[in-house]
Amino acid sequence: MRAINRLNVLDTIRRHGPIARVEISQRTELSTTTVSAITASLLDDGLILPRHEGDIRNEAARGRPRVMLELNPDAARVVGAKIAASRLVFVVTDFRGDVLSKLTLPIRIDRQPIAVAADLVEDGVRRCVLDAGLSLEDVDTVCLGLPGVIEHRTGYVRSSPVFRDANVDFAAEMTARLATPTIVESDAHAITLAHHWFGKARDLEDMVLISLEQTIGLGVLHGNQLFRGAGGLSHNLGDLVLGMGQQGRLVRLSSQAGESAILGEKQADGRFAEAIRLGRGMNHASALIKAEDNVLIGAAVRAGEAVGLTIANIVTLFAPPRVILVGSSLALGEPFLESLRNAYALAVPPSLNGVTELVFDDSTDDFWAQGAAAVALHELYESPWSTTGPAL
Amino acid sequence: MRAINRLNVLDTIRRHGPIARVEISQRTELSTTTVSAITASLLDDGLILPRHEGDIRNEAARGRPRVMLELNPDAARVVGAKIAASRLVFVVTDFRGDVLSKLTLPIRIDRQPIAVAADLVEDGVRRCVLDAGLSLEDVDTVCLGLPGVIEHRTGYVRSSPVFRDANVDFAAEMTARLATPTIVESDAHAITLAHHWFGKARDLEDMVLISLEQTIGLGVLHGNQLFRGAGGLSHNLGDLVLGMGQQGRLVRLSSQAGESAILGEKQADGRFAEAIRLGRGMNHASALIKAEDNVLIGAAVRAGEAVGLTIANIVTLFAPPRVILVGSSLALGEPFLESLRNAYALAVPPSLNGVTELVFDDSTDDFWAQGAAAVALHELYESPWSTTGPAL
DNA sequence: GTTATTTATTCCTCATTGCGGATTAATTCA
DNA sequence: TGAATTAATCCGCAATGAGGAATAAATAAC
Repeated sequence: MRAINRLNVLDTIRRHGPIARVEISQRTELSTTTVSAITASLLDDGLILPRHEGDIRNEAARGRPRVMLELNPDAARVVGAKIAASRLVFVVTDFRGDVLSKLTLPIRIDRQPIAVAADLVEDGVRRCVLDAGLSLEDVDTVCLGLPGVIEHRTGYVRSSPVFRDANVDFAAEMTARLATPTIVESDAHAITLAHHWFGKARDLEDMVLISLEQTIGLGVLHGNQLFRGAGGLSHNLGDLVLGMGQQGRLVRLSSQAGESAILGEKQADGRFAEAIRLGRGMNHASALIKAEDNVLIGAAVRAGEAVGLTIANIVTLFAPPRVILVGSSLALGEPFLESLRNAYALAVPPSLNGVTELVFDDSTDDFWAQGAAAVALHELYESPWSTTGPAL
Repeated sequence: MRAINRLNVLDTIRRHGPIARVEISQRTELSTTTVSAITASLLDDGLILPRHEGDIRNEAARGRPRVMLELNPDAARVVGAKIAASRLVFVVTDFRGDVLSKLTLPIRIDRQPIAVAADLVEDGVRRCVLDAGLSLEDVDTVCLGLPGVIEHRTGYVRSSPVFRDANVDFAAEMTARLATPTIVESDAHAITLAHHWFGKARDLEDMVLISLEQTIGLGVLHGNQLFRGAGGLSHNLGDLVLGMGQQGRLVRLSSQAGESAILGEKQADGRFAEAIRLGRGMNHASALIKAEDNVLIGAAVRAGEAVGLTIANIVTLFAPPRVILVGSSLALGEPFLESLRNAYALAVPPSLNGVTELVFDDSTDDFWAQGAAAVALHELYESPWSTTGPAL
């Protein structure tokens, strides 16, 4: 019971920057008395800090000035990571989610056996922690975001394009290696939380995000919470069926709009093939499109159309106020985006006209990793500080 | 706080038939003391009744026998209704959801202005209540289930095939007419709750239901709760896009699998046209299919394929343990079902193989109406009995 | 027929919690 | 310097849930 209110207050402090107790009381609809008690306990546990400076109400600040409260950055440290086929990106953040250090390793891991991949990830985490001037013991939780179908509760990776093997208990593996609690989460969910906490969905409690990368992922925010499929499975949009093609063959979204589908259209020659192998295929493709390469433009237009239709279908199902699009495929530029927008406008049902806003976001990989860190922090929030809290 | 536990206990009693306090305590994880207090209050309010007979633990029943508790049927009465284009179905149920009386009016209302439709619904409610030997004052809540896009919170009907007009505040209209609180809900949601409470999803807390009627609707149960789109909008699957057809025309699900799409394939002649007009098109179609009418069989096969693909897509998104299919289109029989099953099997992603079970249900219209009644009861559960309870 | 045993339920007590109202704190304005 | 104003805390109350003792109601044993 108290735990619920504590969480509520802590989350309010996280979301609304430095904030006074009175305002917390208004937002949480708890009495000032209760807020006072809870914040006292949070201060006692070192999770939040008072700031006597910034009382910037009205100009004429009569009465006793407010004491602003904010998260104590030093209350915890977490590591977030984005694991993609061609690169590993790590960040270490403090309790507020502010990035302390980042590290990008441009390494292909998708052809490696699982043990090698785990080795590389372990190295990355350790190095990034070191870069932040910390040791692994200072880190409370690690969260790894990777594409594919992931069971959040267990950290079980059903299938992922970055692993050669299927059905890997990656969370257990990494927890053992790092001797630190490690969460494995869908990268799409990570970036969704990133946008909810720091990005383009801070103002919303319902939202849908679609990630267009090597695979196509989905994140749904519903009532300020990540909507995880019934069994805690992540959503893999690439498997969606767009219709029947020739001879009763199914047309799946991944075959139209997956990274390999787009890049594969062009017979990869020399430098382009090299770029793809290094995981910079999309950037190269975008350059070729600017140079009016018709094959690639055609592929981009087809992909945009497929994605546009898919978004319309998802809007039909969820009717969210905003859909955020992220991922490397956005780099394809106008031919892709225009075709996407057109297909969407055509396909979204008239009855939902004006309900949903489309937003494109070209954040860097760091932001994904920061999202993974947010997942880790989110987990920390719910753990009982009173007993197993961080060093005070 | 207490309210939450009260609700929890009440719901446990509803779900697990006559049940002893000890068992409630186990299931809700509340102390026996607390359960005792809450049940005492529930007994006091007349919401539940003790039953001294049925203590059927083991044969050798040592110790003090359990006192079983169950819902008091007389604690409340509600009316549930299914409003379809060609018929109105009403049920009156008691607090347990048991049907006290039913009434089916085979009337077309979809060509009528809203005032006429409201008149007919009002008459039906009144007559059905009378049939149950009650008066409208004995009825606590009315819930009307109808197809289309409905805002649950407000009872606002954005668009529905049974109304000529769009954007009707039907809940307000009927509340005024009946002088009884009236809820308007998507019929798909109603039948979903019906299956959760009484039907083929009693054992599940996550589930997806697809209703194939004049329109195609969706109900999603998530954590024992109806998942209502972000804005409380109901889902209208008919607007889903299945792909591009000729000349950039969109192919929507409703154009493949809607009732009118299937029946319209056959040039309606004489008796068939008459049957359609009377809302018995599907039954007639099923007869024609049995007589090997190739045009209709073709339509049914196409429809089954479209629905199968759609289900696969929904399974891709939600990964539910069970999908229940309901609605008049099931009457099309094997050609439809087989094609549906085949398309589904083909399209469901291999990674989700075996996760989801497909169940067909051919319940009668009463069951839909009973679902609407369940929605009404659900609403009643959450209302503060202590202040505005039913007659004791 | 009486007593021990077993199991379900209720009574009593206590700690926690959240709230309303009074009080104290810290500042501006006259 | 004192009044006014706003923020935060202190005090006491009522509600609630849990633990343990006590009671109730049955069977089994003697």
